[in-house]
Amino acid sequence: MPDDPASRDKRPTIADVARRAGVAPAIVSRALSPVRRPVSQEKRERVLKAAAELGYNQNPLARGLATKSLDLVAVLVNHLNDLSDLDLIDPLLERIQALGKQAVLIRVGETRRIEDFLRNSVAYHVHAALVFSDFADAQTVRELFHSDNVLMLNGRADLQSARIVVDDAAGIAAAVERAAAQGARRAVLVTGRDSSLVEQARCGFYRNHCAASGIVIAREIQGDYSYASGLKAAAGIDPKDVPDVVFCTSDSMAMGVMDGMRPTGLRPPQDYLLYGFDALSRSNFDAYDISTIGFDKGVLIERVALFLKDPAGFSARGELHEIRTGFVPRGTG
Amino acid sequence: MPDDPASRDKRPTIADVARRAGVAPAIVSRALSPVRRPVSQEKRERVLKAAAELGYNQNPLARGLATKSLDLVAVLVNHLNDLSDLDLIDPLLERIQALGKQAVLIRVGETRRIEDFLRNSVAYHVHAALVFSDFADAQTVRELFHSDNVLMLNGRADLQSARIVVDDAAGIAAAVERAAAQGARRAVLVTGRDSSLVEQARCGFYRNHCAASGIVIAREIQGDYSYASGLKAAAGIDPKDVPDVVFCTSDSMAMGVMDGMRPTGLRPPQDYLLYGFDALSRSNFDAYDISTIGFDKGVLIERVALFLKDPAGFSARGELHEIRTGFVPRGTG
DNA sequence: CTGTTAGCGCTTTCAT
DNA sequence: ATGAAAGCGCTAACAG
Repeated sequence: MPDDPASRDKRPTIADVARRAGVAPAIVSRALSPVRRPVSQEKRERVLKAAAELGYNQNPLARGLATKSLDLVAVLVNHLNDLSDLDLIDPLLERIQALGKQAVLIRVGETRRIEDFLRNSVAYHVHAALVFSDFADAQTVRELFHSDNVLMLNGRADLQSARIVVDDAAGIAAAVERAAAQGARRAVLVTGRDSSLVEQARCGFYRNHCAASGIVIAREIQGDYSYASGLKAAAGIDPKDVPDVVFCTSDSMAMGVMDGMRPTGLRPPQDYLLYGFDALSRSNFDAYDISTIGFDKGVLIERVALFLKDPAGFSARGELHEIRTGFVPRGTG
Repeated sequence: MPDDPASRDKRPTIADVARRAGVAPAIVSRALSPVRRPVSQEKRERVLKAAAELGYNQNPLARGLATKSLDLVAVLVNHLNDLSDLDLIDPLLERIQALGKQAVLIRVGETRRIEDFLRNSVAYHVHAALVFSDFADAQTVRELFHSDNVLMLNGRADLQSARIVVDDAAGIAAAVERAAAQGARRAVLVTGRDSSLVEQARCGFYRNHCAASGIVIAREIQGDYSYASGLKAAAGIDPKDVPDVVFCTSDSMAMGVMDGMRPTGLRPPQDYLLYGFDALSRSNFDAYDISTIGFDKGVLIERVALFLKDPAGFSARGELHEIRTGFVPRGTG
């Protein structure tokens, strides 16, 4: 008593649809293709109807095997433990999904064996890779993904790689000027891990602009971007010798500094100016009302979307894809 | 002048390795298989050597097509905008990767068309799906992923689905008792979105245990788990008529309540008891020192790992996989 | 425009 | 233990 062959226990394939619509499998493939391929209007309709009736869905693995690509976007981050990570990653995921793609989130962490990990993984065949983590340079990443569809957002792009460059200098210049205009002369700079190129560049900008504005950086305290490290930094500041201004390279650290200074009775902006970095937009941060440096995350995400829609054209058009940071004045300076 | 056929521009395939090792492709497949398959020691070595020399890597798509599975784990969340999300997702990602798998993070958000989105995606073929989002019940998710390897962590499991149940009751009972023991009689309950089954259950526990302990819930204020909504809740509390205790169903809201009450000069635990929920472990939160309810995230993650290693055996062994919350006493009550 | 024919790279019978 | 061969489901190339 043979069952309908197509309904055994497996999902319908393109062959089932073809049979039902009375056309060749290739016609089905064309009719269902997202890009316009030559199919007569009549057959297209028959195919669509049959597919709907059968509840047909494409098998992305088979398609991927045939076309050597997958609707998967690899997102490489160091980790996910900061408010600023959320601030960016959550809307980014949403945008990627809106493009009909899915994100494989790869947490590079401290591991140096990430390359071995990636080598046998599907990530190897992704449509594109977005590299936020500074774990590798452009060349390595291209080899790793065997693809040129790599967007470098970590400051380690080379000449042939697509990249979005965030110009931290503009925002830092504005913040330093602002502090100088309010009479600041002595500063403390609270930094993150200095293994990051981006961070090194930021610190350089602070040093240069401070020097140019007549502000002495009396002390640099190294943190790790976290609230806790901001707290610790505050503990390292002598209440009897408070600097005019504290620059932090993350908003979380600025929050920590602010809370850490509170017991001394010192408050920004009266007793010292306080500037964060990241321009966190989430409600978790709004309450702190700390002046900050940053760029519009939405702009960055739209650029990324542009890249995902046409990776090859992204760089080809010769645009620079630079995003400028700005100073975001809030309550602390 | 023919090029070495295997080095054109494509990566070596199993056929290349077979040729070089002087064996059949099937032997290569077996020799490289993670599970032990019959291959003579001698050929196995030849294959391994050839593979290494060629820098051979498996094509996961081809393997997936043949075996109908993929080393990909779908992680379904509502969104990623809370500290408590980070607290769980970051170490979870790390653990999944340690298992040699990769995580496709699917942000369900508010969208109701997520099912259409998933239907043609690779997520359809994942090794397993971890469902944190309460967007769908077990049956729907099984159909969506065409797989029984679904782990429900959203309280919507049915009899045949694998699940990890977090017993919120124990922790809530302990917290309420603690408040009662300190003489609390009137409470305010600050809740999250009540569309979630988990949240509804939590609120029920608070009500029951309060009733049992002689605590009247004078008021319930609905928030959305965020810091901001905690702030707003605090604004809704009359400083002249402060409750003995404020229970919040998230730590972020408790932070908000605490900060929101600060201007009135009222401080926990002297002026009111304050209890959060989630037992955030990150440094962002430690500074707040708010008593809270929660469980050890590490325990949950190890359970998930257990599931990923053997999805079928997970439920089969008849274990309950319940994780108990506890009360975490800190500074506010 | 349409259908047939080859693969994509791997795993898996099934003889040997 | 081994190898030949048949797929997995789809797309691309090529004739018609």
